[in-house]
Amino acid sequence: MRLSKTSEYALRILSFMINSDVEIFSANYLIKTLNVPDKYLRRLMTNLSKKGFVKSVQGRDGGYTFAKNADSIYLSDIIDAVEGIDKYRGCILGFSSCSDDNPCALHNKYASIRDQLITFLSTTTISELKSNEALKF
Amino acid sequence: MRLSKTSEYALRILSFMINSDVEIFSANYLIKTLNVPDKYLRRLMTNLSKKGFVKSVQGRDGGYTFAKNADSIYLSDIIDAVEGIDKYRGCILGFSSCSDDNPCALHNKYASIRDQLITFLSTTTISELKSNEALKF
DNA sequence: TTTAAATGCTACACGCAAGTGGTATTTAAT
DNA sequence: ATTAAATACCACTTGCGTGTAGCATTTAAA
Repeated sequence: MRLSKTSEYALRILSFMINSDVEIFSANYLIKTLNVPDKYLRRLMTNLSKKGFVKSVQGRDGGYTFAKNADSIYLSDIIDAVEGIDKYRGCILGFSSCSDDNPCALHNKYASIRDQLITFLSTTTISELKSNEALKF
Repeated sequence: MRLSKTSEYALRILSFMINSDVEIFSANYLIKTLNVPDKYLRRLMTNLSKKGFVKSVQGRDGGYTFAKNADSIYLSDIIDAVEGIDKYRGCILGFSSCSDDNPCALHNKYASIRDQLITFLSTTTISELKSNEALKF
């Protein structure tokens, strides 16, 4: 799997936010803490806010908070919003006709692993990322 | 998951070759059969030949054959030769310090799936790709 | 109302994977 | 020797994910 850098950033940020009891997170704070490039993070958060995952507060003392309950946000939702998740569903050899009924030579072993990943991503919520461990970069 | 296009091509080609009893495969034949761009396939096969996986025969009636027994070529060998495989080993959130001892919030569930993939790729050989199914593109 | 601290937007730059074009080289058949 | 069928090489182009720069806008506090 190898998520895109952007998905990686997004999940890193949201996982950090859910593990911190700060009420609002400024871009600068996230940038410094999580090692994400300045303008890139801002653009990403603006996108996530347009998609309804976070809420952005403009102006002085502004920043980002969750827009909805983190236990209703699945990892796959974020990945799909940020880079699209369908590409993770395809045949490892790129055969468009490959399926359970018409498997390529790698399908049987590969599909099971791939499906575990998809299932993991689409059943795990952001709030399940609460952890005792302090993640520092 | 989500190999590079180049790895995908490489595995597609080798898996086709092992499933066919042709003695030598011309670039043109592979290109037409497997839907890989002309010059791109040639360059790829030249690389695989320099790495010792296939043998290229120049001149009239030339083409490509396996340079060594396909049961000594692991999928991970090809992927590593073509795009490098280390990137598939990293933390899903990009934390370089993430490990079993110092896990990120996703590590425990993710690492197991990722390791299954790595294990699959590094224990499966090209000759195991022999299949009854005719793979056509 | 001015200032400072924040996000939003648009356009551009960079790097690398993917793909293309043209020519050179090799080799078997005639 | 000549020709035709094949691979090899080199440089260029394209597309896209990633990253950067500058200015505009919003808003709370003084």
